Amino acid sequence: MNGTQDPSASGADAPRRSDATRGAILAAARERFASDGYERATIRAIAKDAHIDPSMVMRYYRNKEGLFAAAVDIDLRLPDLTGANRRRDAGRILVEHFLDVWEDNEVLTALLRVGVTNPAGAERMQGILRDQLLPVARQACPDPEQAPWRSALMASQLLGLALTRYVLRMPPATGLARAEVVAWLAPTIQRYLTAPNP
Amino acid sequence: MNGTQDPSASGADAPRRSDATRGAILAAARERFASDGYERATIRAIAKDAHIDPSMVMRYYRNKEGLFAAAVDIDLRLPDLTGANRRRDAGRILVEHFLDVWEDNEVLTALLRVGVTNPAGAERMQGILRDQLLPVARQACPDPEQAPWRSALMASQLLGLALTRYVLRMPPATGLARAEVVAWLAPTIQRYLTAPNP
DNA sequence: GTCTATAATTCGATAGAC
DNA sequence: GTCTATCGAATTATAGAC
Repeated sequence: MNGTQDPSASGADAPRRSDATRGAILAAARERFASDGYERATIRAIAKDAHIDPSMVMRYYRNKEGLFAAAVDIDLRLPDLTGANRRRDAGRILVEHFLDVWEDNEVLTALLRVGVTNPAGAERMQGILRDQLLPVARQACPDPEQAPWRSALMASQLLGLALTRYVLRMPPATGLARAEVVAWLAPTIQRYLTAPNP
Repeated sequence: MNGTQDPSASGADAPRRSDATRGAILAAARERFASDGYERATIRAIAKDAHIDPSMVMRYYRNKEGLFAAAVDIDLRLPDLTGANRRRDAGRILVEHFLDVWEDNEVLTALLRVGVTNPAGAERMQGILRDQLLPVARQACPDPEQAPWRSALMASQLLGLALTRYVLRMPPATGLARAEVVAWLAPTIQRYLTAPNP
């Protein structure tokens, strides 16, 4: 899993020639998938953005599905929440981290846009949350056995924020200052993560 | 704005002949838009589901966009929250109402799926929330001037729940019992609606 | 009102020259 | 490695017979 940079590190294989082209394709693909969704993001348009021939995309990524899979391979790098101090501030830390990640990472917008329409995209989004948010919940919540549904509650609020603020771009949601969002959502996340069963 | 029933009431015009066909088309369109999204829901498939000819769809609704607009015209019928008792329970009432509406109404799933990809769909979803959730917030929140961003916070949690539970169908989110969802989310909504500025 | 036929695009994917 | 040309399929939308 790689971030948005450094195409030479995509996967465990040895670095290939002309990774510059591959990187340009992936960057263009992320933008198109993020803004248009899976169906409307055409290989032709992506290739045009990357200033290369459409057939190159097929050559490198086999088909559209392969291109998408490569474009949304991402590591959220969720912060470590072990330690009493950080566990107390887990809500604030998580909300701030999610705002950071979403604000300058179109990969997540693409993933959400596609996950809503495409079953494979939904599966991949679930996988990322399962592999990355679930362990965090296991770390910080009172009973590790409750981690699955506690992380589901957190996901509902965090993805809902992303949906209204970054995807639908609803005016009142985009108008909220970053600090206000943190102030209102941090207690919610903290409660979903650590509060006793109501 | 009509609900999912009674095609003869679609719009302010006089009832037309063969509203049965129109109703069948709208029902099929809602299902297809909900399950496939805007792009993949083809007029051909919708017509086939409704057991009519594809050209009839064009005749009745002009084009695909017109069909979608007619299919997602909906009234959420949010409950009245005036009165001290109901204002205290506003969070629980709203969460329960949203669960009711989402669980047997594929229109909202369709609207969310399309709103994420299609700008016109996003606009329509914003319109519904603005016209229906905002007044509720104005009724029940301490300062009516704060209603816009308070309703945005509520929308982020409620739409996030819908996203994870009904659209992405993430296992831990779908596994939560209705009562558990209400127990966890009601305090969140209540706080977003009535808590003083943090 | 209903259906057939088809126009006009557009897409993903392939084959092959250079 | 790169590009041209194109196939085959699918789509929205229209025109017109019955």
